[in-house]
Amino acid sequence: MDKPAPRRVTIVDVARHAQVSTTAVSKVLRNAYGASPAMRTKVQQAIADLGYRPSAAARGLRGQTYTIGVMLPELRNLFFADILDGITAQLGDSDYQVLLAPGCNGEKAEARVIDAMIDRSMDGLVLIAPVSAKSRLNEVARSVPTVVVGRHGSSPAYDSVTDDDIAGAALVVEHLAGLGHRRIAHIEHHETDRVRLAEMPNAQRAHGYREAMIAHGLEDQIDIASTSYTQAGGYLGARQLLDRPVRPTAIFAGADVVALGALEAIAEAGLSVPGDISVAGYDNSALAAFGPISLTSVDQDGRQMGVNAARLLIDRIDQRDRRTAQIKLSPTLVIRRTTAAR
Amino acid sequence: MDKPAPRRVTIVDVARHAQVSTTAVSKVLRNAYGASPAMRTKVQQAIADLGYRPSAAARGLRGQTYTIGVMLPELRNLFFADILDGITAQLGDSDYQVLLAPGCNGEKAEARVIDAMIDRSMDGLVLIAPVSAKSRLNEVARSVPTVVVGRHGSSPAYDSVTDDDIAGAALVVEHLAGLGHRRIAHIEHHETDRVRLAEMPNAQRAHGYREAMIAHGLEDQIDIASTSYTQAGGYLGARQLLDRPVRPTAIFAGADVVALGALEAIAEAGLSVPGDISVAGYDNSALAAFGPISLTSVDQDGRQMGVNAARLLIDRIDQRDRRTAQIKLSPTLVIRRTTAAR
DNA sequence: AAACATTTGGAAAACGTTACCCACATCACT
DNA sequence: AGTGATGTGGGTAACGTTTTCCAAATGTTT
Repeated sequence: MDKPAPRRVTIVDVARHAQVSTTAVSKVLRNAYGASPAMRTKVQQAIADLGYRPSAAARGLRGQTYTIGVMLPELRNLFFADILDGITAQLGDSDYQVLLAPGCNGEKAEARVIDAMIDRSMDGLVLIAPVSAKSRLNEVARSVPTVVVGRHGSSPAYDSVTDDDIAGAALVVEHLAGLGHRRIAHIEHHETDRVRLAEMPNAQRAHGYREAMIAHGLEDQIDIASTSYTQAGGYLGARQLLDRPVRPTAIFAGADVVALGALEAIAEAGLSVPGDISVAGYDNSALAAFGPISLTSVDQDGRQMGVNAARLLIDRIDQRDRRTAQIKLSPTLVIRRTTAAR
Repeated sequence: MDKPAPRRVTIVDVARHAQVSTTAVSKVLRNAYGASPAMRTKVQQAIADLGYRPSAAARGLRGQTYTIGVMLPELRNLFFADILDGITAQLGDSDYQVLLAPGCNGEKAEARVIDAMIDRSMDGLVLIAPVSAKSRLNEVARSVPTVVVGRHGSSPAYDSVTDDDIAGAALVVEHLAGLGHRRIAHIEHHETDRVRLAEMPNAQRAHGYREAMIAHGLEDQIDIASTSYTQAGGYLGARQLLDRPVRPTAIFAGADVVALGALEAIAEAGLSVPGDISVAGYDNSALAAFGPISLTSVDQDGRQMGVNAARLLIDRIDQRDRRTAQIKLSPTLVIRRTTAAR
């Protein structure tokens, strides 16, 4: 009863059953040129009869593995999950299977995972918010079709999909300024690395904040607390800002979790939101939408980003030497109950 | 400058560089018997010199791929993320790489993903809360080492790791009864399938609820709203319960999201928690721990479940025909602010 | 010194596909 | 009929490993 699993059926079995050559079967499998309709149906019948499934390992040795690897820094981040949804939706009915590595935080884990994916002959890679050195990314992209999501800057080797973080920051400042706020502060994720300073979304948001403040004639009101994109970072940043001689009337947190920490600090200081201070976040995560919190936040269409990434990747797999493209999507502002006129 | 990526270095290159046979290199790679220490160091040096990395595709054709596949129904579920953490922590410093398929909800998607993993010659599979027919699971487990997580019942083919949902439900009932509650209602996930009724955690929780009520002499107070494990399901279930001639004084929701929906309905009805009604959830998700919510909930140590699953899997890969094991972990109750004496 | 066991290293055959050719048949046009 | 283009099918050599032998060298026991 507990039979030891029969040998897997191979292309040879199919060929024999259909009375054709293995070459013919392979052609049918790949929709390749050189197989008559009659032959196609015959082979397909045999495949169905035998329940044949191609071995990805064997395929990988010569051709494609029909596998797309996705690397993302953190599984718990819902925004990343949205991107993933977009990718899988776009690839859903293709022959490609998406596989992802569990959260790989930090350059080292990232390198390890990317190597693992290359070792497994994946046909293409989607790197979400990678922190690796740019040279490394270029190198990777040279050895396998790659799309980078959520990191600004262009490359000759990989395509990229980003959200316009500068525009997103501007949306927030504009909204708050429109409500009459002048002392609009920002909590950013501290960044030292030169390249990242230019390419990482957090840096872009801070940059966009500064530009927008200047554009609204609020240059002298620019006030940034430099902590990290975590709840603790938000708490700390807000504490710093609340201790200023003149308190800000609005805080633009670089991420929703940061805003959450800020809300905590504000409540602790006995102040009310949005009565005393308005707070806006970034990412429009489920957290922001959650009723009792109801945080004004910038929405990046993660799903759309994923869809675009998948499209670019498939394109590149088909045509490895086309020019690289950079897709930049526009964010929108979702206004909720944590921001109000002052 | 945009050089076209040099050919990958293979085992043959390493062998030549180290002046040994490819067999020797292979032996060193796998720590196999038949290689002297001197030869080991020589080969390892060559591997390092050339930056050689084995091709998983080629390996898969003969031996192992050193890849573990994880299937889980939903990426956004934080409990699943905990399990995954446990798996990767346990496998972190082994040679195995964990890859997972993005959320595969439903029997069809599940089948597709499992097939894809088998096609890719993965060395082992961890199936988290699978809904497939048991016969199918057995069949899968016969063709590749498999551990099933979060589904009760034993199999001759696969190992399983579960949390004791009956005990979890009992914890809740005991806690509430201890607070003086008698009218303790339950919101369950409606289940019709026979096998699932016995094996799925949701069914076990409802079962445990019933048993515990009886054990506390509250048999005549048993009251179950049968909806689904979603926020909407919780809302609906609570509405049903609140409409009863005699309202329950406590609601045990089968999952945290369900509790959230229930809280919504209760607030809408103008009742207070825990003043008028106590509410308890299940899973102790981040949502439950979140300050403003502070939901009493049953904690399953997902991480520990993952660790155990990974251990069992590696064991089975090493020794395919050992007896199957079932590991059952004990949940604990985390008491927060949504439950109080009546 | 003979007989046997163990260690060390390698040659060569898988593994299941795809890619690159070549052969033949058919067809259309001179 | 001859020439070339096109369609159809297959033979076979890769691809990069692991596995299964086997042989030689070395060590150990009689």
